[in-house]
Amino acid sequence: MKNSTSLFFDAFANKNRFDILTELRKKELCAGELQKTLGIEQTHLSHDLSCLLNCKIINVRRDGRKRIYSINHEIKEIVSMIMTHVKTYEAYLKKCGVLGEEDNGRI
Amino acid sequence: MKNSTSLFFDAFANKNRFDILTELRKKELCAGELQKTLGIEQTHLSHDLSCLLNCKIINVRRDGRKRIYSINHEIKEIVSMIMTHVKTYEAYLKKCGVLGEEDNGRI
DNA sequence: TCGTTATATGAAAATTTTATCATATATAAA
DNA sequence: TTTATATATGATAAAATTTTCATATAACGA
Repeated sequence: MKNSTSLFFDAFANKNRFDILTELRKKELCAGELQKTLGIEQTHLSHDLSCLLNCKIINVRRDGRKRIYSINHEIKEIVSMIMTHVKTYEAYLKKCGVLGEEDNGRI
Repeated sequence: MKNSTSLFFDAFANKNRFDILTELRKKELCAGELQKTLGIEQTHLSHDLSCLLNCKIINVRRDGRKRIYSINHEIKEIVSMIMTHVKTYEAYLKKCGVLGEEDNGRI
């Protein structure tokens, strides 16, 4: 069993989930709006939203038949801090060769 | 291609790599000492160390035929902050059901 | 130089995660 | 009370990651 800190990072380590958070950092949105903005398939988005929700990284409230998602305030601060930090290491991260597809530098 | 922030989280989202960081947060260690402490197979550990090294999450220096690894200072602070935060959400993270194996609560 | 210790590398097997598909539920409007 | 819209769920297919295996390199001491 993974430890809870690894699980926490897992939630962010996924491009779609991180993209969701990037949008929700700007403003709260319903699933349909997120789908349009991010171009993710509906059921896939729904799975990722429920993951973020389970982990209390985002919150949800009802509005008619829509569900409005918003980011957890504390998380928002942590993510901001990390995003600033990552800028320094961006080039290294993209060339790691262990994580994800390696960036070969081509355009 | 993943964005660099996802890659950064990937580096931490792995149990072995996170365990390595947990040890290095206490004190610098060579590969052999890490292997003994964590019980990870040698080549596997070596792969994970090179990942963390590529991402500049840890540093290395030579001492004879040993290589001494230490954690990057800024990273150490970020990790501390997150570990504190995660404690609050621990129970939710372990029951997420999307991340890793689900914790069914049994003993 | 030769053997031994310490660590790294590359490829493949094993396992996990992510993405998709079919279908379900819940709410509102007609 | 039927239909349409919005979103969720569970199972499997597809893809990516982690682990292992075989082997390589590098430094030290005899």
